[in-house]
Amino acid sequence: MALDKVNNQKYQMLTREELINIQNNLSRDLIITDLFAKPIRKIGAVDLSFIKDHVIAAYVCVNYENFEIIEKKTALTRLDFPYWPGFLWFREGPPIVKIIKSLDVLPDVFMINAHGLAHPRRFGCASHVGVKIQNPTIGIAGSKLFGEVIKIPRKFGDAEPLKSNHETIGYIIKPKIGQPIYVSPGHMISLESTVKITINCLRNHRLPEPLYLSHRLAESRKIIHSMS
DNA sequence: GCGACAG
DNA sequence: ATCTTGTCGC
Repeated sequence: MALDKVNNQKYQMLTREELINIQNNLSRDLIITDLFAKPIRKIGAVDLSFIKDHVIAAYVCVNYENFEIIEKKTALTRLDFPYWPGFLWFREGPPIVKIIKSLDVLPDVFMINAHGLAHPRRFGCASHVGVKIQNPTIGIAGSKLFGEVIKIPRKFGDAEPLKSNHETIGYIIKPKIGQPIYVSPGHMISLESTVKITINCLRNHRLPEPLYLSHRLAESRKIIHSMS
């Protein structure tokens, strides 16, 4: 296989089988244990908004103690791969990695708006980003992609496991507002810490605060771009 | 063939 | 994700 083309991010040239090979090969480097600095001081989040064939990546870093904003950043990137369930990395990974690599200071953990372990090959976009940048990531999604729901959490802060072959691959967590969210380890973090950190970041929105803030930043940048 | 299907 | 006004609920 032409690895040079893969590194050039010409993913659209590859077959489904080749894309799966990329995921399976890289997933051998996945680490599902806590490898981040404790106690956590800074937590960052990346979310995207879309304008036709371009994507705005927004990064927000907050103080883990009081959620005060430490840093904000956005970047515009051209899209070259379609949305395809199970292959989100090939569309959203490049812009996410691009903005993270532009940072001078990294947070202790990144929150990514995607699944991590809770993926058909246990290597969702949040995990793929983590392995690529070699930093801790948590995957947080608004709906399920893969896994067996045992029970739906009903009360704020409740967490129910998401399973696959009797193994827990993520958790379903009930926020104060709205439907439950699906969380799973991205990279360099355990299931337990994934759940604990997510619940700690839940405030008065459906998404945990860092992701909520980056989502709003991405949306606000979109309005500015459409005017200029 | 049918249903499921992150953003 | 996105197209979209007023409207229901916390």
